[in-house]
Amino acid sequence: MKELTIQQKKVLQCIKFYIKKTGFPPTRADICRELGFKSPNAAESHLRALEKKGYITIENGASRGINLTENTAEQSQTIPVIGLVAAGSPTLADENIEKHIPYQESLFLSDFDYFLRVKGLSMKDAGIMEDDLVAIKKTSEVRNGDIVVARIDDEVTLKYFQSSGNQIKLIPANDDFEEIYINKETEGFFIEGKSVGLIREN
Amino acid sequence: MKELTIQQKKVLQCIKFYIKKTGFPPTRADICRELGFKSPNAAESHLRALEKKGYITIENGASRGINLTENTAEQSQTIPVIGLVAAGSPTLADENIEKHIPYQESLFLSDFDYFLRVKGLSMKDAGIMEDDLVAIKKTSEVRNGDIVVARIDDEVTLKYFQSSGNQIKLIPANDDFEEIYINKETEGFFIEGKSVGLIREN
DNA sequence: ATTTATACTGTATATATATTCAGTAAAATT
DNA sequence: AATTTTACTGAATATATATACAGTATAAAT
Repeated sequence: MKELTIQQKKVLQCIKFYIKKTGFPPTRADICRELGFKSPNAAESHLRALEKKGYITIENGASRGINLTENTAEQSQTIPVIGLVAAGSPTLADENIEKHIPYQESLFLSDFDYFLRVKGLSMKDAGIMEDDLVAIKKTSEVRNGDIVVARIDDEVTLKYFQSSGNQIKLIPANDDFEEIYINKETEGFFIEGKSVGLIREN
Repeated sequence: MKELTIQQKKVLQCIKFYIKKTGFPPTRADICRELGFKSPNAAESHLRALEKKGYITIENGASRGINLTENTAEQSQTIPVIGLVAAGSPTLADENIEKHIPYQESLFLSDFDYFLRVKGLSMKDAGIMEDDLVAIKKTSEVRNGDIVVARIDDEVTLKYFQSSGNQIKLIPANDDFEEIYINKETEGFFIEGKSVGLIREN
């Protein structure tokens, strides 16, 4: 799809926001009000540009006859899938994002920030298998028994969390793997977040 | 929420369908066209009734100013969760439906009909744990290695599927459970569907 | 160098649309 | 038995809305 200008992006965002807020698309006048234009033709031209570039369709003659293209509608509702690379942290930086998948607000009980693609079988006995997508909420507030994403220097790992005092144990759910003992103040140690759910695509 | 009459349900369905099709709500005239009314006031009265009962809100003066209530909007996008009861089949009958959860069309690669709430640990080594929700597609076309929902008389069970000729093996993913051998033509045996995905709420 | 796209203001207008008023009739509720 | 709700037709109308036309100005593409 053709790139949008900054103004056109603003107009598209305005349409999305208006629909989310009211349930129906804006009129030309509504767009002018939201973005400070003084002529309805300003909105009209932008709409025609968005239509030409394939981001919306317009039903001629119909009031509020704006329809977001499939592609456009989904863009606002995706969540990144991040690969668990042995070296490197799961940040939201573009180079770490595997793909985007549709986002459903109330899919899990807690909200979450990204999906982590699982590599290896260290959490096998917790029912977390290779290639599963674990929903991660970014937080450092974790409790004993939580499944957490922990970073130790450049290593990122998914384990059970267990702490007593300053001592932290990262426990795998697989006898073939070793427990990791670490100190709270250890340099380079960091809790990225915790698991709040899981989805698997067969 | 107050119950709707048959006519009111038709009007509400019409609005939902129109929005799904065009991306924006219908006018009074649109509703008349879709449902065969000859006066715009027929639509108007129904809309006011739907508003009064809390299924929609109407922004006065705005064209197409119909907004589906949160509750209403979600109704069209939910998928049932069905408990795996030892006796009884996972049908879509009301009494078997545990709850409804929001539905995302493209959540898994294949579409699916309902979620099955897992009881027991017979598929533990396949990473399917107690209380997981397995996405089931209703079909009898299954292949060797698929995880299937099989019914034998009143027993419903989730197992690996393996067939050779007329002989069918239902294999658990847990050494504590026994394999089930059965014949294709056995009375009361039936493949309900197969697993196409899984979600877990921590 | 010329054309096209972007980014608007400002005016005008046909028509799309919500909404009111006047009825009729049957069913449900009080 | 009286009132309210449901379920419409039919006509009228104020206004909400899309959209065309006339300009101005700058940036980008050919």
